[in-house]
Amino acid sequence: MKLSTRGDYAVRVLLELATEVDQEWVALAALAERTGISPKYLEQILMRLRTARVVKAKRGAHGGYAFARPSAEVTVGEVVRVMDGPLAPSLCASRTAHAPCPVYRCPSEDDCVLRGLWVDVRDAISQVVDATTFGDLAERRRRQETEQREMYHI
Amino acid sequence: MKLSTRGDYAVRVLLELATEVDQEWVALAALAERTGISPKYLEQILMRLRTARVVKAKRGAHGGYAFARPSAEVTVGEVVRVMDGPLAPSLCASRTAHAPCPVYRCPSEDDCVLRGLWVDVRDAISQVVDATTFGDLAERRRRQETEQREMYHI
DNA sequence: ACTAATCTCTAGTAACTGGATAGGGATTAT
DNA sequence: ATAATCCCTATCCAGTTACTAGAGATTAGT
Repeated sequence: MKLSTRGDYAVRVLLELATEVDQEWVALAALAERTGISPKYLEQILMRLRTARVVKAKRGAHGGYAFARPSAEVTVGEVVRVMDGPLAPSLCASRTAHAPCPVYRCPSEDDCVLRGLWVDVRDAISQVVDATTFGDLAERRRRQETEQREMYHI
Repeated sequence: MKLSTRGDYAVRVLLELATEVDQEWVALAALAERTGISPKYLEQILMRLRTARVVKAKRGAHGGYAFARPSAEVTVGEVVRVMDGPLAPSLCASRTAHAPCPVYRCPSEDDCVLRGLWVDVRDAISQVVDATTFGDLAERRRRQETEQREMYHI
């Protein structure tokens, strides 16, 4: 059930973008530097996120990327689906990209115990990723950083 | 988060094996026929399941495959891990195959909000697949078949 | 002993996917 | 103008997936 690096990187870079508060536009080079991801690869990831209207971009000097919507309105689930496809282990259990089961010995969908199982898995995953926004993640990170400071009496 | 056909087929064939009650050993050819999976491919899947001590095999006439342990003691989670690797979306969140995060900008593991997220996802998946055995699935299927019969007054 | 029915194991292979890299083009602020 | 950006397409390589093929070993029944 591993995420591709595409999905992983997308989540990383968006968390970085959500943490940013000083400037509206953050340049690719800065994001690549902060996340440690190859700039050219990250560019493709951001392009995909832009097509999916998760981020917006601005060209030219002082350009860069920014959330297209408030980071508190973008869920991890949405991003994972954009980068890695449906959450469901099997397409017959997918809500967003449903496809009939290719196995000819499969009973009718409503009666398939395997489909029932995969639907349960999908729902379990969804409960986590569709309930977590990048606003949430950014807040968690901020909270953890202040806890760190307090622990070391800084 | 899609399962490979390997994982999918493994679950299918084991459910078939769990449903079987008449004979102890079920031949590859019979399993392939009932599931609609290419015999040679299925053979490799069963070999892998045998190495993992999920099934046992017997050669020669009247040979075949059977569960190595009672089907009620084999979970879907175990099989998915054998065929498709760890459940966690990221190895840094895996219990069974933990590996440090390759991204050099990652904070200490305990403080990484992304790791926390992936751990939540892993646990959510685990709650479903590690709690479901092939005994459970076989029983569900049997129950559904009798319901079918009742519905059509057979 | 022979034979038919099995599983065992190793190779190979075509297509796909993942994970990049490269470079020229378009746009914007100064 | 020009430097800093993003935009887009193409290419590439390695690994994985999903198979197919075939020779070998074992077992049950005769």
